[in-house]
Amino acid sequence: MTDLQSAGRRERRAAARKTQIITAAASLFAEKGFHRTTTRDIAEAADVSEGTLYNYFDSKDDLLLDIMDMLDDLPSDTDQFDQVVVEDGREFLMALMKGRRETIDQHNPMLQSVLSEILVNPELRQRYFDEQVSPGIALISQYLQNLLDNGQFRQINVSYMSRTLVALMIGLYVLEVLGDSLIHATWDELSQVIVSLLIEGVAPQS
Amino acid sequence: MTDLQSAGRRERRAAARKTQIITAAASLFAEKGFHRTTTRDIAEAADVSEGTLYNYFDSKDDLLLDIMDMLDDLPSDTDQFDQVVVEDGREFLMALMKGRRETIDQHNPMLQSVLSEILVNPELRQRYFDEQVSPGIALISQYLQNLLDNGQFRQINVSYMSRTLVALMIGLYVLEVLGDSLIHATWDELSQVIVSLLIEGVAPQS
Amino acid sequence: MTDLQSAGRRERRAAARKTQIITAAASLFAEKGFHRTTTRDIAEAADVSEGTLYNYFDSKDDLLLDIMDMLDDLPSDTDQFDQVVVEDGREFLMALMKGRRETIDQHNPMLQSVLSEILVNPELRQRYFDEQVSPGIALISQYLQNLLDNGQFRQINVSYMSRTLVALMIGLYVLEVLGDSLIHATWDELSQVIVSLLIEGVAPQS
Amino acid sequence: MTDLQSAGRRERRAAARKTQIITAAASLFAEKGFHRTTTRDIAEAADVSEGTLYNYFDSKDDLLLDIMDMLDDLPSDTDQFDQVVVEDGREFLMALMKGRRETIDQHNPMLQSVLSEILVNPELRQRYFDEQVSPGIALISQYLQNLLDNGQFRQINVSYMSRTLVALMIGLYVLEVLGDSLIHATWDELSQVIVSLLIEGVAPQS
DNA sequence: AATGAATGAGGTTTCATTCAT
DNA sequence: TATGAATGAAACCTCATTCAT
Repeated sequence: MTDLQSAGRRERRAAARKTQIITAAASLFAEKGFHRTTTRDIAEAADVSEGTLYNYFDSKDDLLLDIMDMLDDLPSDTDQFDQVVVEDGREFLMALMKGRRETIDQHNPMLQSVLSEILVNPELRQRYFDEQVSPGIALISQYLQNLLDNGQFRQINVSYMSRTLVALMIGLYVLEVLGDSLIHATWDELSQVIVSLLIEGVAPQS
Repeated sequence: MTDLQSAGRRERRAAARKTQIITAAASLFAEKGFHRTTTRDIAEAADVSEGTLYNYFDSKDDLLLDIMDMLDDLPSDTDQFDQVVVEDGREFLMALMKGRRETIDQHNPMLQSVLSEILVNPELRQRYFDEQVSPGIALISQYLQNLLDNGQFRQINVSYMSRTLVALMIGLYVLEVLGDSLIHATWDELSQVIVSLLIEGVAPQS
Repeated sequence: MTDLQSAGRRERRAAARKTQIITAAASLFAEKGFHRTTTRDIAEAADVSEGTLYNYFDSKDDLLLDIMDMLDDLPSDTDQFDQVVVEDGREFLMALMKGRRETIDQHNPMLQSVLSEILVNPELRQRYFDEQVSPGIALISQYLQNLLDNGQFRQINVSYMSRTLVALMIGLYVLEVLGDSLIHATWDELSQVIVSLLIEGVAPQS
Repeated sequence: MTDLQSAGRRERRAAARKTQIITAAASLFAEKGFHRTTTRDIAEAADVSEGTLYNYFDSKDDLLLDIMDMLDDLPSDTDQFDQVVVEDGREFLMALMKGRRETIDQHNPMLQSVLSEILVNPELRQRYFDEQVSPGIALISQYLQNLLDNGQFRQINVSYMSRTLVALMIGLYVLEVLGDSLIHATWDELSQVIVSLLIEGVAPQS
C-alpha cells in the first residue's frame, strides 16, 4: 500500500467522521436547540468521545458554523429548473414549491439548527443573510424578471414579489416546525392553492 | 389609609415591577437570545438585584413564559377590524398587513424573544401553537369564509388560504429580523403589491 | 444603621475575603506551584466554594497578578533604613541582609508563588522586572553612590556592585528554597561573613 | 552486516532521537515553562509524532527528569581548573565566573527548564539539591579550603563563603533570566568587579 | 519503530438559584 | 421587600497517554 493510498483513506475516514458528528449535532440542535445540547450529548449521539469532537472542530460554535457551511453547499431550490419551467409562470412557482419541499425533507435538522440560532446571534444572522437569503432573493428576482419579459407576468415590482415568495417559503417552513401538521401532509394541494392565488388571485372571475 | 388601599397600591407597584423586569428581559432576549442573556444582565437592565428577580418570577424559564402570556393578552391583528373591512376583500388584506405592522412595531422584543425559543423548545412550541398560531389561523379562516360567502372571493380552500396568509405574515417578520431592511422601510408599498398579487394575481390581464 | 456603615462593613468583609483567598492561594502556589494547584484546591484551602473565587477574581491568572500586586505594596527591604545606616557601609549592608530576612519570613509564600512563575511566563517576567527588580537595583545604586560620596567606599562601579548585591539576595533566597537549611538557620553569622567579605575582602591582611 | 553492527547503529540512532527530543523539549520548557508546553508542542518541535515521544520517554515528567540527568553529566564549572588556578585566589574566582558563563551559554535551555520546576516540585527539588547544589557547594568548599591553606585567603568560614559564591552564581543567573541584559553583556567587567570586591573588599584602602 | 486518531479524566469558568441580612 | 454574596452543578475544553495500523 502506498503512502498516497493510505493518506487518501485517512482523509476519507476523517471526512466521514466529520459528517457523522455534524449529522448527530444537527439532529440534536434541531430537537433541543443549540444551547440545550451539550458537547457530551453530541459525543454520545455521534458515538465518539468528547475529546474527539475537538479533533474535528475547534469549538461548539465552530460546529454550528460548519453546519451553515454545509447549507451553503446545498443545491439551491431552483437549481434543477429546466427550460420549460423558466418559460411558464405557473410551472415556475410549482417547481419552487417542489424544490422547497425536497430541500426541507432532506435537510430539516440542519435548517432547523441554524434557523433558531441566527434569530438570536447577530453575527450568524448577518452571515446567513448574506450567504443564503440575499442570494436567494436575487436569484428569484432574476427568474421573475425573465418571466415578466416573456409576457408570462403582468408588470409588477420584481423586488417586492421575490420577497413575497421568499417570505412565503420561510413562513411555511416555520409554520411546519411549529407543529402545523397540515403543511407537510398536504403540500401538493397547498402548493396548487398558493400558485393559483399568486397567478389568478382570489377575486371572483368577472 | 385603609388596608385595602395600601394593599391595592402594593399590588399596583408589584405589577409595575413585573412589567419593568419583563420589558428589560424581552429586550435582552431579542438582542442576544434567551440563553446568552444571564439573570445578571436582566437584573442590571431592569435596575433591580438578581435576588429581586426571584421575588417576581420562579425561574428564568418562568420569565419567558410570562412574556408569552403577555403576547396572549395582546389585541389580535384583526381585533380592530371594522364593518367595512370584513365586507371588502382588499380592505381586509390591507388591514391585516397594517395590523401586523403595528403589532410588530409595538412588541418586537417580546415577539422575537419568543420566536427563537419556541423553535427549539418542544413544550413552548406546542403551547405557542395552541394559544397563538392555531387561533390565528381559525380567526382568519372565519373572516375568509365570510368574505367568500359575501361573494368577495371566488371559491377557494379557506384552510389553505388562511395558512398562506399566516405563513406570509410570519415569513415577512423573519425576513425583517434577519436583516432585510427593505421590509420595514417599504411596508406600505409591499402591502399593496402583496394584496394585488393575492386579489388579482400576477397573470397578465387577458 | 446607616447605609454608609453597612457599605463600609460590606467593603471590609469583601477585602477580608480577598485576603483570605490570596493567602490560601499563595501557600498552595508556593508548595506545589501555580499549575499543580487547582481552583478546587484553592477554594478548599480558603474555605469557600469555587464559585466564590470568581466573585473576587476574574481568573486563576488574575489571582497570581493580585499576589504580585501585593508584593508591590510591600515595604522595600531598605525602607526602614535610618540615618546611621546610610552613613556607614557596614551598617548598610547588615541592614540590607536584615531587611531581606524579614521580608522573606513574612512573605515567603507570596514570593515563592511568584518566583517560579515569572521564570516561565514572559509577560509576568517583564512586569516583575520593571516593578520590582529594576527599582530595587536603582534604589541600592543610590545608597551605594551616597556611601561612596561619603568616603565609606572606595571607587567602584556602582551599577555592577548593586547588581552583585541584588544577585546575592536572590541567590540566597533560591538556595534556601532549594533546601539548604543552613541559610535560614545561620542567617546572622552568614550575614557577617558576607558583609566582611564585601567590605574587607578575603585577601589576607598585608 | 552483522547483527552487532546493526544493533550498534540502531542504538546510536535511538540515542540521537532522544537527544533531538530532549533538546526540543528543553527549549520549549525554557521559553514557556514545563506546564504550558504540550506534548504536541514538543513533538512538532522535535519533528516526530506524539506517539514517538512515548517510545523514548515514559511520560512528560520523565522527559524533565532526563533533562536533569543531562545536567548531572555536564562538566562542572570547576572541572577544567588547572594547577595555577587552584593556587591563586583571584584566578580561582575569575575561572569560576568564566566557567559559569560557559555553562550557561551552552546549556541555558536545560538550566532554565529545570530551575522553574524545581522551585515548585518538592521531589525534584530534593533531587536537584542532592545531585547538583550540594556537591557544588562541597567542591567549592574544598577549593576554598586549599586556597586558605595555601595562604591565599585569610581565615574565613569556608562553608559560608562557598554558599555566598553559589548564591551569587545562582542569583546572577536568575537576574539574567529575568531580563537584566547588562549581566550577559558585561560579564567580564562584572566578573572583575565581583572578584575585586571579594578579594579586596569595598572599603577604602587605608 | 513510527504514527496520529481516539480517549476521558480533570481543569477552569459560568450562571441560575438560594438565603441571611 | 430588596439585596447581593455564596453556592455548586454542569458546561466547555485541553492534553497526556494509549494503541491499532
